[in-house]
Amino acid sequence: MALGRRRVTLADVAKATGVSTTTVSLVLSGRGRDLRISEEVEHRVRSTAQELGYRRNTLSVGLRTGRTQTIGFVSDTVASSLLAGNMIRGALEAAHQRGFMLFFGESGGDPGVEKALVEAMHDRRVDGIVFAAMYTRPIAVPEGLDHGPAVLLNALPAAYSSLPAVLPDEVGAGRAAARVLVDAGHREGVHLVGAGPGVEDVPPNSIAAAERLVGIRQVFDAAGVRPVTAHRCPKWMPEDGYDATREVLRHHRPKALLCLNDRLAFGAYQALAEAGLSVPDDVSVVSFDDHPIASWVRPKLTTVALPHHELGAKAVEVLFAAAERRGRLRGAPVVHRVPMSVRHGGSVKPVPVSSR
Amino acid sequence: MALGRRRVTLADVAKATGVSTTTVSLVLSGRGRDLRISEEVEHRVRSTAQELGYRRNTLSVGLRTGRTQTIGFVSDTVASSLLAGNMIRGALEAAHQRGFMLFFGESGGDPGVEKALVEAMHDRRVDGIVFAAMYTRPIAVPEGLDHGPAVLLNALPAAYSSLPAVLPDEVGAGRAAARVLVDAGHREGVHLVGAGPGVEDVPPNSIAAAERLVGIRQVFDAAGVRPVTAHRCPKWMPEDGYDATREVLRHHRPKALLCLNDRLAFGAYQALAEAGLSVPDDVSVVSFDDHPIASWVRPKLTTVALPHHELGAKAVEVLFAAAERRGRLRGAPVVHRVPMSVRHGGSVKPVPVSSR
DNA sequence: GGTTCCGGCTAAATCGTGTTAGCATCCGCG
DNA sequence: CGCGGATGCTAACACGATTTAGCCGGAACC
Repeated sequence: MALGRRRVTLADVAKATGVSTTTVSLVLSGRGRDLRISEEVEHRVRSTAQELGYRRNTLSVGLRTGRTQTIGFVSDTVASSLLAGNMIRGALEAAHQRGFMLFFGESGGDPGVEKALVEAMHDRRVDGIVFAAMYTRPIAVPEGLDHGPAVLLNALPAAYSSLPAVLPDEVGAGRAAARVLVDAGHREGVHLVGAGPGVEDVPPNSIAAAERLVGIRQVFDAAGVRPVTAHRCPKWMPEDGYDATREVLRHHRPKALLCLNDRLAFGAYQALAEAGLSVPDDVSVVSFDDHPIASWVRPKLTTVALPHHELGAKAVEVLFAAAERRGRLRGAPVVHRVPMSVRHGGSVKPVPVSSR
Repeated sequence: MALGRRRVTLADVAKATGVSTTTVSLVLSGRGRDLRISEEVEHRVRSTAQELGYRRNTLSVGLRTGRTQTIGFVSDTVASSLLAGNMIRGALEAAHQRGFMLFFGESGGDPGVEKALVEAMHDRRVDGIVFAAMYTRPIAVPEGLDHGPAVLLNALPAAYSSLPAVLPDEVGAGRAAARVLVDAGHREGVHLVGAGPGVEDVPPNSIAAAERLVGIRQVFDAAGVRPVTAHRCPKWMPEDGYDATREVLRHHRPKALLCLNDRLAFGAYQALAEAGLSVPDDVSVVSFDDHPIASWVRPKLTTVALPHHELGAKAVEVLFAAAERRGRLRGAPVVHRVPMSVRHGGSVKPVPVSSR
């Protein structure tokens, strides 16, 4: 373990091979053939480089070329949501695949910190920045973000912005969830937990809620289903689902609950259990997100999964594409939608044909 | 939005101020006073720099000085554990506080990927690397990690290594958990869920399990408590807790369950509920980790919290310390233990004095 | 035989900063 | 008047790569 060991440089390889640094550089960047380096020299260079354990100094390359093979990932909160983990992982994998490293920063939602992070990343000459929100919402694009290639992830610009965005297809998810119930024959006794009945009855700033509702209503309207009640919840935590469900149970005997996320559904499970009702025999439950809790409860939840991994990966791809056509052809800002798909648990039971 | 805008360089500031780049460099790095730059020039430099919006090119500085104000964070898995999020956040905050950025990499546990990540980070001349495991376990230190300052986080080297390590104080946590039950008067009907009875009866490679057991037994032995049964589980998921608890219920009427983590406890809750037993009236439950689920169940779990945030922050601090005394005074590798503390939920009820 | 062309390589400039050595100028002192 | 010493600043090199322009010798062509 040679701690103070000096790294091998291009010059070292050049001297050891007996050629110029130019030659080594050309060979190792793969441009040797084009620029008329003989096969013999090329081979000698490669083998001494290998032998000495040469590795490019990325800082130096970055300084010279302006490309650092590095992208920045700024998010508001990592900790609050496990789902974040998969989004980050998707981004990481997509980046690593192309030999890119990822700077990571967390702003806590503070605009000052956001700006500072973006600047710090530009100072390190990142090739692009993914600006992510951990739950889908409108955001104020921080000053300076558009000084380089950038993509919004799981967020839409609050004001106009030329940046592309990557989001889950929440409307489609709403349709999918509603269709699960409709396909199982549910027409009566359906209740919404977490939002509604109006499209405006959603937690503040929740794009997901509004769009899910739109999709749900499309399918329900088409099938002639009218939810008996709908409970807007200020937050979407288990406690809110618990309270909302108890409220439902006070006046009704529900046949199906459509919860706007899994944590609400978890709370609903608790309230149903307390009331002596069984899932799915007495009540069917469908929700959104595919949070880990969805597969821990008994029976497992049928839920429309947030494609976190794909979202992260897609964002990086869009970023690369944006970086490549830098300068030319900047059309209208594009919004990419990533489809959400149904994960079938055991929380939905078809309505017997006799009673339909 | 000037996309192609060239960044302002030291030379630009120098020209605009009418001095040399040396002077500007000295002033802006705060060494102007020492090196006899007049107050007047210093002021002029600072104000033009501000005016032009000058920002240091970190690549260039890194190339020249060898310090990049950057550290690398390599972990095995982000996604599998929310807890990971807090660890990363702790590291991020500690790093940002000192003006450091963080490279993030995920290996998936693949030694090849681990090595590649470490090399890629060294190529980018990070000032140090935090090598983290998302659940406490022994790891093989990847080749090359010790070519620069490094710290193991939530992990111990499988073979000898000179690297320092940062870990939660699991033995202390075991003592704390056991003490909660003992202090509440529990002496009889105590069962262990997840490991035991022997210290070797633990899931493979689980440092946490072994150490928690040691702490538990220290307190139980001192108080004269003998667990009635102990169930080793291959994994520590809700299902395992559920199965183990049903097994207990088949033959016993437990008064207290000491679960080796919250997910096991969650499964135990499900089994107890099915059996018509109430927490904490019939059965007290204590566990470990302070996973989000601990505060979602009813009643909330009394759990010994993993100090993820502190672990991440501590690792970065240890890394900085290691980097500073680089070269000199490398003594025996140090293992830092971060204390774990009890979070009181409502899952423990004192045994009535009459029946003690 | 002179010019052109081509193959095969290299010298030198460049990216933006930090750092060492040293150049003027002025002051005070004997 | 000559000299040492402080004061205030700068020239030039280094960091480790990429890239442009061009050198040199031999072959081909008119």
